[in-house]
Amino acid sequence: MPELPEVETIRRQLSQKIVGKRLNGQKIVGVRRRAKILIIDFNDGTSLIFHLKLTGQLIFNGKPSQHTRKVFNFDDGSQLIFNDARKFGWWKKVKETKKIEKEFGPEALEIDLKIFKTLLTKRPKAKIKPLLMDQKFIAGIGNIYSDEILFAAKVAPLRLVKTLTDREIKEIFQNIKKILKAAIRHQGSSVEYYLDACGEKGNYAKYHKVYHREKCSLCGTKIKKIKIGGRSAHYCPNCQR
DNA sequence: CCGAAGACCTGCTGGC
DNA sequence: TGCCAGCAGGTCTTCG
Repeated sequence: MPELPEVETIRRQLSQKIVGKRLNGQKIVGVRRRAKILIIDFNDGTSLIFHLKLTGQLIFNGKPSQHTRKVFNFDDGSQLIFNDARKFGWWKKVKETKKIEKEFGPEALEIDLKIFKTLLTKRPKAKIKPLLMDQKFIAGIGNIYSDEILFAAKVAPLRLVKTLTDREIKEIFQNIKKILKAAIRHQGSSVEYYLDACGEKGNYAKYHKVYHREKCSLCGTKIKKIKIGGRSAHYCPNCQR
């Protein structure tokens, strides 16, 4: 899915398109994101929340297909289509979002270096890649962007947190911001199913340096693909130490 | 407490 | 061409 840049792209687009419309009589007052969850707020204080998991799509005025799981009809005749080929995604109506918002660690784009360092010292034995993907540790980073962030920081995905130098921690921190922001600018990464709220593919996949890449763009070394905690990890064994 | 593995689903790809 | 294993961007739960 849909990691932070993809959900944020959808959020920005939907915010433009649906704020002010009514759904079942309730007026939409905002579209927010927390971690990889999209939140649509109504004027009565209730919210609709969505998790797209691996293959979910939220498309404004999209055409229903065999993968369409739900169609939301607005008062003006426009629609929001929820598609999900693998059915892992979900949506639900909630009275308040505080509880679910508290389930996650700090937002990846909001955390500062000092807090990032403090959090890392609490997890000395963790491997850096799975830790970056742990939503309770830091919210928004998934498999693609953890690979890309670690390549940019020149840190191997299996490194234990306690072995990271100050310099490496700073590089990881800076590249979390840099890469997530760049991916948002390019409307996210479309590897297979991801489409934005306009039904368009994201453009960031062509900038991937290691995810689904054969050779390192810096040194030409064959990109290694390994399993870490059941997920694929891609890295350059020469550039990343 | 931690990490690994399996479960949840469907669709696509590559190899035989 | 047909079948089948293997693989997918994410969480959860279970187990050792």
